[in-house]
Amino acid sequence: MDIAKAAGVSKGAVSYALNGRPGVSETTRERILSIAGDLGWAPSNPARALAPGGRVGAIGMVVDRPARSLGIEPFFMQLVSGVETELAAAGIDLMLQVAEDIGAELAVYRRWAAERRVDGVVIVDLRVDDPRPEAMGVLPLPAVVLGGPGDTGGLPCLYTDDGASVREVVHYLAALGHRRIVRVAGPEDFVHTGDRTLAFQQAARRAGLEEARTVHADYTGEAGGRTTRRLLAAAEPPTALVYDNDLMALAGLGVASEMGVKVPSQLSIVAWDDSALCRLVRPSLTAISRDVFGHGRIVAGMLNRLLAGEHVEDRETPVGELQPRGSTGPLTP
Amino acid sequence: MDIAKAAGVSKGAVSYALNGRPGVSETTRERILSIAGDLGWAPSNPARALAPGGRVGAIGMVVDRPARSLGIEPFFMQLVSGVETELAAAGIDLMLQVAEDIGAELAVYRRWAAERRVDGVVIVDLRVDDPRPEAMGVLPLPAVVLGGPGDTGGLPCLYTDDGASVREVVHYLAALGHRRIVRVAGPEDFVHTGDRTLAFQQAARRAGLEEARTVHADYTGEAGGRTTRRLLAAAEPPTALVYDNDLMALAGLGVASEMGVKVPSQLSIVAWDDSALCRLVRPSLTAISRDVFGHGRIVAGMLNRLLAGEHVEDRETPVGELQPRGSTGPLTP
DNA sequence: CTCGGTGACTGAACCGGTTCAGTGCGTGAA
DNA sequence: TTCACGCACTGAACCGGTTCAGTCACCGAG
Repeated sequence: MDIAKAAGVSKGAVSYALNGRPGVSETTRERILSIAGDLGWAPSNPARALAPGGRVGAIGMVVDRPARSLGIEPFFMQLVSGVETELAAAGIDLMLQVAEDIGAELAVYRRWAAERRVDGVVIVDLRVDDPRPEAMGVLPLPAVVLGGPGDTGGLPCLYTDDGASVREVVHYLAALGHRRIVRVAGPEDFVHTGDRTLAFQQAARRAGLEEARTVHADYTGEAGGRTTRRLLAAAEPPTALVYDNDLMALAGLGVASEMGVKVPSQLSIVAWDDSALCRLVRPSLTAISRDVFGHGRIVAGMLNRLLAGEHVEDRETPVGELQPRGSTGPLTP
Repeated sequence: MDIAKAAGVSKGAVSYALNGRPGVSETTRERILSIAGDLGWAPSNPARALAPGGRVGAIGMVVDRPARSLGIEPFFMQLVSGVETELAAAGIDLMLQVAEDIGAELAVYRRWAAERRVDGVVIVDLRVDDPRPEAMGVLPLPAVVLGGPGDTGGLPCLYTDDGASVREVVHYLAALGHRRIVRVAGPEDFVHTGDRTLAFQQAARRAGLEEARTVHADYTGEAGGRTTRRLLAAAEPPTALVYDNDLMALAGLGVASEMGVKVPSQLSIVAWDDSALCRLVRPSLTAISRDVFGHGRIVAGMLNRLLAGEHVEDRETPVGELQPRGSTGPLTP
């Protein structure tokens, strides 16, 4: 170790000095730190990780939504930004991987664990009967789930009460006079999709709506557009559509325009996840706004504490708030 | 090493067997591989990296565009997908980091190099007088540049002839009868912005346009919208706008609609980077289409070969092609 | 039968940190 | 004066691979 030589001490002393541990005098510590600074030296991460009890200093995220939707789906990059902001302070890096399906995702986790590539992972898009939490139990790979609660197999999770937001949307649309509302949802096997569906049906019944259905798509613009086209072509089309993400809502708006259906006078549109997209298009999209960046920070913080050996409680984030904009309004003949 | 014990050989033999190197008999190799498979064993990455000449098995990418535009900018996620697809085959991971500015980006490279976090990096968004290539020369961190050619300080690069695409756009718009075209460009200090500007002015002169200006924005939807609003409010507004990315084009389309300017009968709009967004909105956006995913694959492959010690030549990608859609057409009174 | 050569495998050094059991020294109390 | 104690620091083991110099058995040629 060249720092040790330069300072004329043993490498053990250097280790103590740099990690702020007792065992060296304050003057020696300062001398070592100053030399390290001059040399632009920093401890080798592989060596550190290799030492008994050493950590790799990186966490992983795998995304397995359809690759073509990934590019535009604002959700993930915002989440990643939030996660990184939190990790950067702790000197931890983020490994990102895209996978084709949940099987490939599990293979990535297994490889990461076997090769000691990461210290822990954040699991997103929790499914019904999700195989991942159980696999994590076997894998010695600490994990935090974004989603739930429930079905997390004992893993700590960060969740939102999506039902409350759904109820707010239904009340709002009902108050505007809408009686036929269809929800264009995400994949059926996502846990939060099921939560929202349940809340939607209950709120619709309570509001005495004439029609309140949920149809499933896959978050891509293509699917959102196709589904909207089918819905608007019906004999008695819905007068309001609620989408599970903003990309599908955007596609729906495009299809409405293409079919000559006026928004909002003939059709109201509500999006979930209020990214900048919603504000850029005309009419601007009414949306349920969540602090996705903040979610990333919180979930990264939870994982950090989990890695430090602390006990981590499940945590709930504030309910997403309805942002009324130009795409919703009363029906006008 | 538990595999060695299980197979009754030394750990050296295990190393030879697993890396396909000579020094073990074929029968022993198969026995070791089968035991490793049964145990779900894989070599520890930190240990491997620590060995003399060892590689970390990860490459890094830092993105320092404004954080708020990152979420929706489809370009990066597509690029990342492409990079990963190429790397996955080689068992290499990707570290992603967002930075506030180019200084923070350099700090990340320095840390990665000092701590041996990655084997190499991909540099994106090359600037005029970019400090990064020079810094890389000092840093012992192999790098490949996406952009250029020129100003890459000797680093291998993957570049596109943006000028050709610009000329195609100008000819196309001129043929439609447009005489006043304004280009809403990205930041002035990006190398490719300058390349496009130069080609734009030349093509405009050759086409004998009445007005052909370039104004600069920062790729965000907000800036794109604001700039468009200002341009359309002029006494003699342009009849065609060419945007340097699709997000600003989308914002421009929104502003036009808000101001009652009809697209394409009163205003034509062309976007750069043809993501799904361009096909989702109405009218759909005419765009210059590039295979960003493919760019990612190629640049990752170049970095891979560079890390293997091979000499890597600069490489040019196919020119982006104009995809005419509903947002462009002749002026109709 | 002997000798040289080759293939299969072992043992140990090495990478660059962390950590723990000592070691030596100075100090204050008995 | 002596002894126990605490502090600053050293030396060596350790993490889990890779790699190189040997060792050994076996085989074919002379």
